[in-house]
Amino acid sequence: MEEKEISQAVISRLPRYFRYLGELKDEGVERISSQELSELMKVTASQIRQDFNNFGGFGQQGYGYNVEYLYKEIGKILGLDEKHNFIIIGAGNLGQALGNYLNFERRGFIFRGMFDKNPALVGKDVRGVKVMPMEEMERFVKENDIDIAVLTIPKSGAEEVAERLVANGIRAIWNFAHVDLNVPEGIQVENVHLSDSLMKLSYNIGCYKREKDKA
Amino acid sequence: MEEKEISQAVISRLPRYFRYLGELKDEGVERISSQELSELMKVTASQIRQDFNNFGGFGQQGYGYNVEYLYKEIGKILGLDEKHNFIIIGAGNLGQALGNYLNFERRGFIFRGMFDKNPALVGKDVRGVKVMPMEEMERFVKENDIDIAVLTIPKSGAEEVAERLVANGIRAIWNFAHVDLNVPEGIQVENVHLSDSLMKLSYNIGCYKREKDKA
DNA sequence: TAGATTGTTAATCGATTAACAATC
DNA sequence: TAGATTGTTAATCGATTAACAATC
Repeated sequence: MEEKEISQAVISRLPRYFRYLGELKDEGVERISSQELSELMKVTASQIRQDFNNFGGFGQQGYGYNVEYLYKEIGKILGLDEKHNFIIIGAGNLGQALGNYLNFERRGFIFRGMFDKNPALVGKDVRGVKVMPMEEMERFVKENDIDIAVLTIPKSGAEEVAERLVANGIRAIWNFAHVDLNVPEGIQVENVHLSDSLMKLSYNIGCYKREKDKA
Repeated sequence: MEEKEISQAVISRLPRYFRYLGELKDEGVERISSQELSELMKVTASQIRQDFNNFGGFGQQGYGYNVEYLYKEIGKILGLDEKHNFIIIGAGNLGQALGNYLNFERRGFIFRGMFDKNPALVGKDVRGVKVMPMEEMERFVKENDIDIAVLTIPKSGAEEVAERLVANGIRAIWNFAHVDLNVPEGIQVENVHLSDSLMKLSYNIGCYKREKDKA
């Protein structure tokens, strides 16, 4: 079967579809048309149908989409039907916040370990997980089938840690360090650059102010 | 002067340019051509020149771009030359993490106040800022020239809090709640949906595994 | 002046939207 | 069957890349 590559633009929209469909499901809504969904989500019905059809036909002509079925299918596409073990590197505020976030567990992301180079933090308990020293990271990754490493460390140490993780078989890095990681092909990196996001907000504030000043 | 609207695609790239130029500046690099920058950042030189030219000519033919000048100009475009007062609503782990993040201060984002509905958290000190009860939020926003509210509360309360903030003159919301906020025109919202980001990562892991299985 | 590199126009590519035939 | 709504093709729009004239 010839499979076309799905664009990242489409992938980026899937979690949002998943969220809306989950809410509809919880409200007991059984079916929905692309038209109704488009009004709810403020995107075009055309885009919704195109997006879903990248993965095959989930709907039925004259009926629309079955909410529960579509929800489940998108979940599968996103890999939420599988378990992913993750560790957090960096037990600072942000690392702890992510470790404590229970919703990840619901989606199959299991918090397995936490590491920090600061001896004062080693031994600290975060939701049942004890912070370990950095030296134990490699062994732990190999022995515990860890897929994802969450990097909540300063940018200075990030590249080196990423290399060590990759060398020990990590599959994906969720990167909160403010640096672009260089990893080999096949290792997935998803960046969350918070200050970039804040700067965008700052731009748009200024932008609106300029608009208003003109008027 | 007829001003063309700058696309969000361009805006999204500005913080990354800003970061690279800051690093070059710190390394003492004086000038750089779009070609060199393109190799460093792994984007096309053409895109770099197009992006910068949205805001007017920052370079010089035959020379390239002056790093320090370009860095400053992009900073100005992003509004980093101005001070922005912000408050954080929700004093949980994530809120505290953001409150403690010193780098925001460097960019002109000043942490002024923190609010939580949980009485057990009220009075707690986060980097010199005492957590206040939610009832004081409106007054505080009005009296302290607050531009930005950071929402680190559960989705259930987010919409109501956003409305109260908007009613009291907030200009922008940095939204970490997993919900799409409905705000009037002119109020800027920047969403950080962490679980969306994690799902994208999850998709890409699965995607690569499928690729490999086929081969 | 010659060489380098920008600023900018034109060409291409990809993503979004519109339209409609297929079909439930 | 008639009506509704998908799946899919075609048209449009916007963003990226290539090319080159302008100019330092």
